[in-house]
Amino acid sequence: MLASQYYLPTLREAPAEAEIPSHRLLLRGGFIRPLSAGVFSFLPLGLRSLRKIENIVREEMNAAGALEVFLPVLSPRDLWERSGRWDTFQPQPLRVQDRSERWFCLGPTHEEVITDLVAMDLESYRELPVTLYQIQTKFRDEVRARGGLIRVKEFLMKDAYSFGRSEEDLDEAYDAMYQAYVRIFERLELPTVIVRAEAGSMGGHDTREFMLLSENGEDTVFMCDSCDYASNAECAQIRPPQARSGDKLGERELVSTPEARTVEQVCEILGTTPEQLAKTLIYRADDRFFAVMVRGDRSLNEAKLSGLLKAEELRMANDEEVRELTGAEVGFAGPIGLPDEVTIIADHEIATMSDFVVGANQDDAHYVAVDVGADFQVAQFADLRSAVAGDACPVCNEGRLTQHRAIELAHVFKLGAKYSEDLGALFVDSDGTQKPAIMGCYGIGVSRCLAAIVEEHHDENGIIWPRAAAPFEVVVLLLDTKDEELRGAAEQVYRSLQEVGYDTMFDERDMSAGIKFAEADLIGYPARVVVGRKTKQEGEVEVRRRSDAEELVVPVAQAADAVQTLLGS
RNA sequence: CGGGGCGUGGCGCAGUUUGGUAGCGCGUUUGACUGGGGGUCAAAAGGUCGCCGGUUCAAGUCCGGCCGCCCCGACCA
Repeated sequence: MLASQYYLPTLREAPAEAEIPSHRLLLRGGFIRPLSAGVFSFLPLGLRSLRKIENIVREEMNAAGALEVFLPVLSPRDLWERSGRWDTFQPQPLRVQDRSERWFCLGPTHEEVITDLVAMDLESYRELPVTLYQIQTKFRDEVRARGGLIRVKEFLMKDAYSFGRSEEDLDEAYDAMYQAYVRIFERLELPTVIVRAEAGSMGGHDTREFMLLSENGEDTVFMCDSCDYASNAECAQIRPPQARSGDKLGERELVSTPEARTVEQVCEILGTTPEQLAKTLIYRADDRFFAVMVRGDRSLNEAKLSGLLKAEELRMANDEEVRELTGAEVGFAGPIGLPDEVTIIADHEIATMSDFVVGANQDDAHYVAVDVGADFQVAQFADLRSAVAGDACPVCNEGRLTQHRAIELAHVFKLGAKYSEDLGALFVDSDGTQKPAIMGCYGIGVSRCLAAIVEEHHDENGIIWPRAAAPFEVVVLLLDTKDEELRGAAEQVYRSLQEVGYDTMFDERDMSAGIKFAEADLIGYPARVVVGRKTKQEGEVEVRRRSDAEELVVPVAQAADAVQTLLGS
């Protein structure tokens, strides 16, 4: 490709709105342009990289036995009513109406569509297992787009769905996808960490996320510093601590705490610390009420609570319900003297506390020197709080959890029969009975991977593309365009690289050398061949690797060999 | 949705406090020189100051409303 005929709108300075490296460099290098918040166009360079990533994903999917399909973006409302997700999917799907005012959504994911498709054709267990996938634009009406391509409203995703006869089929398909993902991220040079995760809107179990540790990620993961335990913060488990031994020390006492509704206010009045206080949160799970206790400095993990209670709908009780149940304004709830209809459950840590502070279920009052057992009973202890850095590893004995920011690149789930039951993807098994297909689903954010690669591979001068994702693998810089002898040498180098099969950019533009060097670094070609002074004098070119500046000086005729030496064949 | 910031040639910014001819750097165009790290000189083009309304002799600047963008939070495959 001749640079003079290419679309290379590089920017010397990044637009003010871009903060994180991938956003800044992709804009500056002329890979993407913004259209609206969280909506981007891909320019020729950006599209080339995107396609390379996409093709790696495609190759590995095919190698794993998955079959490519292409499903509609427009998805009729009826389908989503049948799965129950028209109103519940988060974030709410982007909705549109056709001329006769029928509702559609722009697919945020495709469980419904693929299951409906398979439901039409599936008859016998002999057709199973099968895994279908597609690479397509997805739409999500994100509450807040951010970070360039990291979180957007419209993005390229690879989504695969496996249909099997049994849990065993599912395990096999899941494992095949999991291994394919490991290979994909190896090829993209993205050192991912695989963490346990929540299923969220998708439903399912055994969910794992492939995370790239990065300051600019928006997920938080915990990793054990001793074993290989790793988990998304949303579901990091906590090892139950040793329960308190010994007897009650002090006598419970009612104290006045006017207007002290928060942990901080109570501590200030009583001159104590949040660790000596237990928060009591009133929750409503369907028609039941629970008083949920965690230590004052901890935060309750609603996902854990939800998992424990197995409720359809879980929410904090509203002000009115709290007043009715506790007899006090919000902020003074406690475990002592609650009506029987409120079940008390507590985080394990509560069992380790003694002589602590709780709300008194009276306005402007708390109890001090309270103890479990002596002053109130707990129906159930469970792991309910969110993990924090330094917590003991829930798996091994030695480790502590360390906290990291991360970018979620991929997610695998076991879905089971939910969608196949809702949408009728049934088959007749060998025993003659009809059964729902057992499903799994597996997604990779392809355009997010593009940003992640840049986050992971860049320096102060620009991007350092891994060869597999580079828009062009090599750039040839002709420094003096007026010199016919040099031009001839550069053309020879360019042709020899093309013959070997390298994607090559030939920068023969009439520009100063400085600009060409700076742009080559910014765009991040893995290898660079310079035709200039040394070529004129010695008949040699300089071949340099972007990643570590390793350089070979060779005769013009050996330029392609040198590139091969530096990049590998 | 809550909090904060921003909106002035393509990009980065000044000017708004105190209303009075719209500026700077980079980029762009033309010419010349130059040709190893965003080079030099000269000339030039390019702006309804986000939009609508109001105040005023006069609004980029003051007032009201709206729109857009970014960041933090909440939320989230």
